[in-house]
Amino acid sequence: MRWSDIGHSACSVARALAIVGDRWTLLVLREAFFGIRRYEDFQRLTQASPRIVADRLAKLVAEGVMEKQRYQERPVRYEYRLTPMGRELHPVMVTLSLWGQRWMGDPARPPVRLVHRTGCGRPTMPVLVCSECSEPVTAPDIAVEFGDAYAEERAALTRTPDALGRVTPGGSEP
Amino acid sequence: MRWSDIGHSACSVARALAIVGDRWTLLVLREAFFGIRRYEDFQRLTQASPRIVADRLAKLVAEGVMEKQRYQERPVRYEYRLTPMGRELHPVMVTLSLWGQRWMGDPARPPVRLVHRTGCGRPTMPVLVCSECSEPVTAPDIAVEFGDAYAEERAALTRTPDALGRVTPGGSEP
DNA sequence: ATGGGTGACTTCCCTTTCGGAAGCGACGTA
DNA sequence: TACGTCGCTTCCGAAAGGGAAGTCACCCAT
Repeated sequence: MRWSDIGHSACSVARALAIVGDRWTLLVLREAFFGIRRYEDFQRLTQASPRIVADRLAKLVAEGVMEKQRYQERPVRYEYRLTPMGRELHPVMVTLSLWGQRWMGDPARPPVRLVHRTGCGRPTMPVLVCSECSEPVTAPDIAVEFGDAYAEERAALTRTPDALGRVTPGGSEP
Repeated sequence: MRWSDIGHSACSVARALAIVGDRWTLLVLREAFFGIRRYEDFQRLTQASPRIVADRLAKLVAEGVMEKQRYQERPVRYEYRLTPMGRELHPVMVTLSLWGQRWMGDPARPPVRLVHRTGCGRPTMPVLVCSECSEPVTAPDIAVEFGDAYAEERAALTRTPDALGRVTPGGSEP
């Protein structure tokens, strides 16, 4: 199983991971959310090698998560910005960061503090709530129901490696 | 910069990524949230090779995200369950999944549907809200303030590669 | 006009890690 | 005794990663 294949899975987690499921990619995105836009700064602040940074930025642009814009003509210089698609990764970064602070950090000295700038103005630790009733939700509160396509894909995953292949090409329910 | 070093960063995102920032690891966790507990099922449903599954499960156990329990004595068999630390990754998985569905899926046929089982009972698409005022938050609503340690770490990241090294050993502000 | 600096990458080379196939060992069942 | 199941481990070739250096286009100061 290769990662190029996994992007074709029906699973939205798998598809998301095919794009952003890479450490360097996520560090680049972290910097993007901090407001970083220029290649040099991504490279410096992530401490990734130039190769990695160029590669990850190019992939993010290709996938539509970031866009490359000229910010100056002479000499030609570029900057990378989050697209709307990229900006909507914010909840992922926030929840990941909060998890890291909760379980791996010294609570007395958090590395970052989030402030609800446009709202109540207070330091905040955002919480996931139900879109329908606005109650906080945790793992046991939520039941997962598989859609038809994904249920089929999972059912096809028996011990025979070809089973998955037979589902993907056709893709329709008779 | 190697990944074993990045776990020592002050950044909570980096520390979190040092543990879960790997595609296979995240697929394993996806299955764990689906209720999968046994090695064989992780292997079958993620389509990862046995080596990868064994390795990732062992790492997750070592980090305290999952725990290995005997579920049967004769023959000895084990199962892997999420610890509280692991269960708190739920918001990360949910937001990642919703992002994947929003930007990569066919909205008419979502692979999974989340139902607010213990609450309103309706299909839900959880939303991040401010812990203080309960208003939904998106990227531009939130300002990020760096803590002292992390601000120092970032400031030390100049072009000279040794700069970071000089901060880490001391670690205190005079 | 020349030397240095900046920004955004590429190239090269070597080491580490990954992924797939196959094998193993303890046990249970027929 | 043979066969199947489960949970891994071993082996090896392929791919990715890291570091250092180089490139290219331009600007600026001397």
